[in-house]
Amino acid sequence: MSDLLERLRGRGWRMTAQRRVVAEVLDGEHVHLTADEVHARAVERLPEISRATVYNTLGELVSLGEILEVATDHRAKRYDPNAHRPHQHLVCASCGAIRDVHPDGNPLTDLPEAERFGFTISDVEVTYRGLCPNCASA
Amino acid sequence: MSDLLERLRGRGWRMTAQRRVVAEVLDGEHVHLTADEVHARAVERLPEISRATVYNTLGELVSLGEILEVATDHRAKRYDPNAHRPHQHLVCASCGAIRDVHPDGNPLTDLPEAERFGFTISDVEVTYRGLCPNCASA
DNA sequence: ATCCTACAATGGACCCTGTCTAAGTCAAAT
DNA sequence: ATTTGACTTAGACAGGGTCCATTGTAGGAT
Repeated sequence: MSDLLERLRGRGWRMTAQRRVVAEVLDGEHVHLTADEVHARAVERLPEISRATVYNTLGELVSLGEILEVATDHRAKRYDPNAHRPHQHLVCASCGAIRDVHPDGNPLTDLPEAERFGFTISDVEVTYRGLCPNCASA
Repeated sequence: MSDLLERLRGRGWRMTAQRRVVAEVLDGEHVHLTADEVHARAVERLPEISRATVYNTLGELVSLGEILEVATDHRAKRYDPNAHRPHQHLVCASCGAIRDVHPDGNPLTDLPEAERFGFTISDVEVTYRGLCPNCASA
């Protein structure tokens, strides 16, 4: 079942009903929920859980490296539990659908030394935009 | 001086004091201001200019394709007058400094057909993150 | 089994970014 | 000089997110 919960327990993360629910909501593949969506789903299982707790918990999971924060649009951040395998995102410009994708090669190596300006680069984020099959045919 | 103003005039864009000031503030290389930063600089030259006008004007310039909207952090959008030459961004994770960069190759071609899920891809945005020389040595 | 205490949860105020609206102003065509 | 539709304004509003003082509780110590 929940790999995420296992890992968190193993790391000595203090477990509470709220944290468990948040972790459970996030568990799975191709999950890209906003904080408020996570909250809405968490409330179904634990009606008293507060928005602040969801935000706090998400922030911690991000710090722990267990989930990723992705900014695919200019609106709410989304949280991606697929932090294990590096990947990028493909976003429909019309309906906002999001897919995890795996481009060939490593985009990091595409940036020549002369274009690094002395920066120590540690990460690269790639977002492909276009129309999903549904929206393209509409 | 202002290429941007020239082009806008040539396109029959109705010129007002406010629009001129916004265009002037944005003119230049490696400019990546937020809307409120644009407003702050515009106010120095034209004290009565309103926030709404700055937002409206920026939105129009984006629609006209004269400036780009970039989301390098999870906070305010930034506006990049360098809409002529395709480029990507390099961002310091510590101080937020931004540089325009030009990676080798075309990231669009790095996404294999099997990873496109029927999407019609029209654009790709790449953000490199790391530490700038200043922040790395601190 | 109970007690303690550091850590977690709560909810409501607050902030930042951005949008909208109704009313007033102005560029530029006539 | 007049006209008029486009532009500007101030301020209200909304969404997303953070902060904080208070209350609650997990889990180690006894």
